[in-house]
Amino acid sequence: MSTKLTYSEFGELGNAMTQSGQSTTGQTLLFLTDEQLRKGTEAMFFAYRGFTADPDRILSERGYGRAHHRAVHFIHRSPGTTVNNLIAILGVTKQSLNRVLRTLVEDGLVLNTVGKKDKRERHLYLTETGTTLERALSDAQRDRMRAAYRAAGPSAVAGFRQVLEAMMDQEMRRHYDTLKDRIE
Amino acid sequence: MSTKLTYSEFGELGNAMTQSGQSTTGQTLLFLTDEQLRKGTEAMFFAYRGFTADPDRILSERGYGRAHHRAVHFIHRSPGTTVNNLIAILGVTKQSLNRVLRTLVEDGLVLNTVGKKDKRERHLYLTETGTTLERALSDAQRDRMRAAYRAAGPSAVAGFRQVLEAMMDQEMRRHYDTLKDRIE
DNA sequence: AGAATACGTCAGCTTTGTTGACATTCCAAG
DNA sequence: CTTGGAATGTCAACAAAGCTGACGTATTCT
Repeated sequence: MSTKLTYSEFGELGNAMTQSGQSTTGQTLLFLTDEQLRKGTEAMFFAYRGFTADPDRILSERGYGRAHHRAVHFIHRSPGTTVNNLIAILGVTKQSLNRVLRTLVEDGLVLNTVGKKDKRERHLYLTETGTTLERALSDAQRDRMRAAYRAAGPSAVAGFRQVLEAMMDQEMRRHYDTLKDRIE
Repeated sequence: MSTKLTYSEFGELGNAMTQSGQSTTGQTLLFLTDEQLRKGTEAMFFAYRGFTADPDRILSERGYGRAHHRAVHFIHRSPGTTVNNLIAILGVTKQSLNRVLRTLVEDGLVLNTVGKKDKRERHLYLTETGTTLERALSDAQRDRMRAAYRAAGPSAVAGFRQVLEAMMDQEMRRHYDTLKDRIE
């Protein structure tokens, strides 16, 4: 009840006020109606669908799912990463990841080497075939991202990234920031 | 092979070039490295997780899932929408939607009325309880979105929306644009 | 009258997540 | 050297949420 500020109550005023910032104080003021925020959540919803649509097509052709994509992506990003690392990044249980990882190893897309320093750990690498799939997937996904970036322009891209980064959990932000969560 | 432009090949130059646009032609030129685009896809991945985290907590407390959230959201957005409409927006099969909708009706969150003009259609409305849940969910989600918006600033928000909108499928863009896909 | 549409439902299958239990291997501390 | 705990893997059972296919009913359109 306290946050009942529908766009009808604000009328047309709301949209105009979104763009207005008070730069004198250094602290930017934003007046956000529920309607504007709803539009933002729906933008996320619909855009994420588009974002995954192209890779999903490729994956289903080869009998894989989105979980395989994520695993392949992050192994490609930081080769030699451990299973536990991957679990933390992906936010799934080891059982869930293991099922995906097992099929990828069986199919010869991922390599599984015992750690030299700590032999309990398994270090994960993409094979040739794995790299090929990763490239196909990321090419498809990047094409759309590139098109969106081009359509929106450079300053829009910067804003896009800023908002997304502010929307992450702090914990995930750490994974996002580190290029490599490497090994010894 | 043709798109093998890793960030190492571009070196430090890449990041600087992202921000540079040629505004003289009207057509903005963007030089995007694979690394920059990868950062964008990961931003989407991590941010979407944050985006759904808060509602997910509330939902699981009450024995619902993300699918229920989506249904409740879009019924709230356009009260009286039909089942077929919802199917088109959500991009799921009627069987899948039906399972969710059935529990919502049974639990008294959603109302199901026969269409006046076309009696084959069922129009969907939220009840009091349904509206209460919707508010709890969207409040949680909006809090994060609001915080992200405030942190990023007004121009970032505009860019955020622009990129997301460019990333949608055209078909979904239509649903996104129409405030109300109403009835007679 | 017959075709098409909107909806609901039954049955079965898949992916991807979850718990819980248990074994193995190994590191490190006592 | 023994032992506790960490890292990994695996088995089993289960749930959410998607899918296809088939069928039935009511209604509307042609």
